[in-house]
Amino acid sequence: MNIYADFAEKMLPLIKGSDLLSDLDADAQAALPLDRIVAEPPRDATHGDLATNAALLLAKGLRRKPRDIAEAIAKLLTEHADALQVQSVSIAGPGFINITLQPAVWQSIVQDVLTNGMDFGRTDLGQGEKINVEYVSANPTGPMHVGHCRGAVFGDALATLLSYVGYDVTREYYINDAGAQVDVLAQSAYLRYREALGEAIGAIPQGLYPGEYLKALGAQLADQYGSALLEMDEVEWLPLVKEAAISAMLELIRSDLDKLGVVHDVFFSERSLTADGDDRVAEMIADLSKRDLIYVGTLPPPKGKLPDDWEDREQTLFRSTRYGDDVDRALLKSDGSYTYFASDIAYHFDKYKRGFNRMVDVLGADHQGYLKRMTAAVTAISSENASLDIRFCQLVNLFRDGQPVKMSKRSGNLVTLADVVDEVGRDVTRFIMLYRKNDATLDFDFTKVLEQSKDNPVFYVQYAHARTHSTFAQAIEVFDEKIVSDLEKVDISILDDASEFALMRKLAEYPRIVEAAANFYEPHRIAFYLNDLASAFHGHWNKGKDLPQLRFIKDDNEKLTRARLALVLAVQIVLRSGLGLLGVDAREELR
RNA sequence: GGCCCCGUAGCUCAGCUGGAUAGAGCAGCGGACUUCUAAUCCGCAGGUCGUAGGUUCGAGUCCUACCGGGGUCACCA
Repeated sequence: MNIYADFAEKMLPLIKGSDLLSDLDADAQAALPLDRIVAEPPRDATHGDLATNAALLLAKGLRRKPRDIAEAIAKLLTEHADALQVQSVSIAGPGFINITLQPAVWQSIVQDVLTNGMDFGRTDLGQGEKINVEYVSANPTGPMHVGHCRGAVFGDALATLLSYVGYDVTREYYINDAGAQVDVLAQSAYLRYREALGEAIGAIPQGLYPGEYLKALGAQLADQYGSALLEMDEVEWLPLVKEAAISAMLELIRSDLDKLGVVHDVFFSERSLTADGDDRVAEMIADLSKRDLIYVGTLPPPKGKLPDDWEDREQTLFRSTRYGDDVDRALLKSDGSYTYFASDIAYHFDKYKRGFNRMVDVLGADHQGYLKRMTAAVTAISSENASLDIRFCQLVNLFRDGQPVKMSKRSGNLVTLADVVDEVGRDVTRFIMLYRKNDATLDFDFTKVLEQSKDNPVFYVQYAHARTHSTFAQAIEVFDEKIVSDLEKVDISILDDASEFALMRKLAEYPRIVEAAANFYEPHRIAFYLNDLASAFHGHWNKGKDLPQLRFIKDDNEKLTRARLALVLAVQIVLRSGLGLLGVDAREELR
C-alpha cells in the first residue's frame, strides 16, 4: 500500500545481492547504513515519481564516487524494471537516482483506496503494543478554559492516530483530586452554599475560587443539606462538600470534553492511590528505596537570586539525577504529606504495572521543567523497561478581528473552552488547534477561523470534500445512480492526464504521512497533508474549466466518467479518513 | 543565573529527522466566472533560513558559543 516503502523494500535485496558489495568483508558490509536507504517523493515533481538516496549513503563505505554507484544501481534497476514496475531511471545532482514508475502503479492506488476504504493508510506499525496516552488532566476546580483546549485536541488526535497505526491505545485522564486545591475548592463551594441560603457573602476572599460556576453547586448543596452544614465544624463539612464539589467539577469537565469530541477510556483518581488503607505512594517509595534511589538529605539552593523564604532543610529525596535530572527531587513535604511529584510517580508506576511500557503525557508548556524528573522517574520505577514521552502544547493566543482578547484570571472571567466551541464549532476548533506544530504558539482569531475562504484551512479542506459529493450528485443527475456504483471495479488505465496523475501521487503519499505523523507524535502533519490534497483536487477541478475534456463528467462517455469518478471517490475517502484522524467531521455540503 | 521551547518571504507558518534550485497561504501585482458551487484556480514578485564558528561529499535540519522572544526554576498546584 505504501508505494515508497514497498519500492525500497524491493530495491534493497537487489543492491545487497549485487556485485557492488561483493568486494567487502562481512564487517564492512554490516557497517553500511542500508537501513537508512529510502525511496521518497522528490521535492520537485519534474524529477520523477520517486528518488532514492542509496548511492549517497553507500559512497563512504564502498569508497567510490556517489555518481559511479548511482550508475551501477540505475543499471540494476533497469535490469529489473518489470519486477519493480519501473519505467525509467536517471541520475541527477550529487548522485540521486530518480525513478519514474509505470503508470499502472499510480492507477492502482485508486483501486487500492477504493478497496480498502477508510483502512487505506492503516498500518501495523504498533504491532498491538500497549501505549498509554494521558491528556487534559485538568484540575477538577472549574470548567476547562481555552488553555486546556489545545492539549485536549492534540492528545485526542494523537491517540486516534496511534490506534490507527496498530497500537493498543488507552486514553487516560489523571484527576488531581487529592491536594490542597480541592480543599480550596470545597471552601469556595461552601461560601456559595451560604450564599444560596441567603447570606450576604460579599467579595470572594483572596485565595478562593471566585468563578460564578460554583453558584449552581452552592444551590445544589443547599437543596441537599438545607442548613445542616452550617451547624458543622469545618472538619465535618469539608469532606462532604469536597466530595460533591469534585464530582460536580468532573461533570462540568466531561461535558466540556464532550463538546469538543474528546474522549478518554480511564479517569484515574489521585486519591485512589492512597485510598482504603492501601498506600501505593508509600509502596512506590519503598520500592525505590530498595534500589537505593531514596535518601534523606538537603538540596543545594537554586542558582541566581534566592526565594525570600528559602531555608536549608532535610528532605526525603528521589535520586532523579541518576537518570539525567539536574537535581534530586523531594517526595515529602515538610508536613509529611506527599508532594505532587510523589503521587505522579506512583501513578506512572501504576501505569507500568498495568502493562504499559510506552507512555505519552501531553502537558502544557508551563510544565516543561517537569520533563527530566518525570522521565527519570519512569525509567527508575520500570527498571529501564518503560519509556515516557512528554509532548508539550504551547500557548494559544486569542484574537478577535486581529485584536488580542483580554483575559483576567483574577476575576475568574477566563475564556472557557465551552465559549470557544459554542462560538466557532467543534470542527473548526479542532482543526485549527491541529494546524500547527504542538510546540509552537498558536494564534486563534475568532473572526478568521470562521471565514469561508482558502485562507482558512478548515473550510478549504471541507470544501474539497463537499465538492467530491457535489460531483457525485451532478453525475447521478446527468446519468443515473448506476454511474457511481462499484467504482472499485472500474478500469483506471484510461486516465492519463498529468493532472490526474498528480492527484494519484498525492493520494499515494497518505500512508507514509500517517506513519510519519504517528512515529513523531505529530498529528499536524495530517492536517497539512489534507490541505495539500485539497489543493491538488481544487487545482485539478479548475483545469476542467480551461480544458473541458478534463472534466469529471462527460455525458457522452460513461466509461471515462466512471474512471474519473473513481478518482474523485478516492480523494473523498482519503479526505474523510484524514479528517477522521483529527476528529473533524467531513461535511457533505457547506451551504 | 540554570533548564526547556521558539527564531525560515512584509505577515502567519510548513519543511517528510542530513540531501537536488528552501516551500505554502495571506497581503501586493496580472489573469480565468452564461461553472461539474469563482467559497475556486493560474501566473508574477518576494529569502545572507537570528549571528558566528564546527562536524562531512552535502546543514534550515546535527554540535558549540552568542543575540532576540516566551516559559519555568526547594516543600507550589
